Amino acid sequence: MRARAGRKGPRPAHSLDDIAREAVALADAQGLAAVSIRAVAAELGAGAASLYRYIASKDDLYDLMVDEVAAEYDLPDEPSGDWIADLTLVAERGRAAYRRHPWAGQLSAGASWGPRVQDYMEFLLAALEPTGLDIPERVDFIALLNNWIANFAQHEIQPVDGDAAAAKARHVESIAADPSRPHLAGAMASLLRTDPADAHPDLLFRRGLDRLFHGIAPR
Amino acid sequence: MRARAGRKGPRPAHSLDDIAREAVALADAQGLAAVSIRAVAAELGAGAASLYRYIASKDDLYDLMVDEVAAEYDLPDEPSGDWIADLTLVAERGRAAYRRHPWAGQLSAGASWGPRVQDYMEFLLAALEPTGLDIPERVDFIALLNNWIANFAQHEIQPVDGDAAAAKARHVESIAADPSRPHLAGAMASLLRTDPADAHPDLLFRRGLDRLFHGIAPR
DNA sequence: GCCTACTGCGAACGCTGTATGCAGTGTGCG
DNA sequence: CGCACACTGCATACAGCGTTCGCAGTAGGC
Repeated sequence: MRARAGRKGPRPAHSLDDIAREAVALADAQGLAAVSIRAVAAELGAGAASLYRYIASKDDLYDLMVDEVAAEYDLPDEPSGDWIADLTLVAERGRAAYRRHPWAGQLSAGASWGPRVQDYMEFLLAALEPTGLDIPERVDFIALLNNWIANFAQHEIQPVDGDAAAAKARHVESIAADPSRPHLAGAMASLLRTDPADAHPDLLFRRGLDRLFHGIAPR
Repeated sequence: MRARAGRKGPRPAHSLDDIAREAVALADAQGLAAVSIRAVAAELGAGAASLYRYIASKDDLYDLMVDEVAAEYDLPDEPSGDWIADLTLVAERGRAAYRRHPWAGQLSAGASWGPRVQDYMEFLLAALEPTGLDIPERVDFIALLNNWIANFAQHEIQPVDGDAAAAKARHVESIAADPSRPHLAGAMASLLRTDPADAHPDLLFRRGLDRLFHGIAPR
């Protein structure tokens, strides 16, 4: 969406896509905190200040990263008309994308929409037409779905070992051992027990999606 | 949860609650970005490094802030048994809290649970018992509900005027004027049209909650 | 062939979170 | 009673951050 400037002077040495790709690669490899202007510039073989010829701010860079990830959805031009199938497709693509880019959940909330995110929104708004939801409800539900998927993928992987993870584990164990909040203690204990990722995440994912579509009320 | 140290030496000049309160006030008044160690310390009339006698890191401070906000829920000791009523109560308290503290949504995702957050979890886990959901589903749904409420409250207030807001508005208008994505253009146009906050947010809130409980499938 | 819009970027500014070391304090113990 | 020492507050420093400024160099349009 940038205004292509007049075409005098030297050709830009990089492109927005280059920058976005490099930033995404950096975040994938070393976490979102490793994405600094200087680091991205260095990865491109450029000086730090040079990046500001392409982006206006760091938030701008974040927007580019989100749009880059949105490209991975690669959705069909038109929804099929079966809204459950359409949303399931989006959800599966999203789950895969968030597994590849766990940091994306933090950015997608506040980002302004690039062209690929707009394609994503367009598809989902159209896919939700058969539900009869009005526009604000659809927008609301899309955000809800997106958050749920990001959250699911986040907990699905949770690789980051180290001292912070150990502290977290000790914290969970202390909660599980605290009898003053029995429901919470039971929940933490059961989460600790079934940790080894055997819980068939595919099944959990489908079940969660079904709850989103049909609600949590007992049927 | 801090180990109360041996009681030699001078009394600490501040308390964790003081610190949390000051940090929350700062975030409320000037946004989350204004919460820096130095700023909080200055507000307390202390030196910057002094805060590290109370907290271990900035994330630790964030945890305190989240727990401080969680205290505002002030939930009953036991859920009533009517899970819809219980969840509605939590949702309304949450909505009020997130309206007072719009920044809390960004922190609540990654924070580790202090005692007040644990009380909140305990209540909700118990409240969800009548639904028959298993433990992981309940935890999942609680996160979903929390995200939805934070998101709702965020869009409900959106006060922050200035140049960033103006740029965002221009962006939305350009999307509304782009015919290549008709559903999205229609959605943005309709959002622009009904902007003046007349849309009875209470009604929207209740309707959204109902969708969470009963799903979005046409009935 | 020059004017000029453009690019890349070294250097600097003000800010951040955090580590270190030291002076001062007051309680518990000998 | 007095001293040892665990404890507090904090000045200072460090590395890194996002961002700005100004300048050198490049190349298309007239």
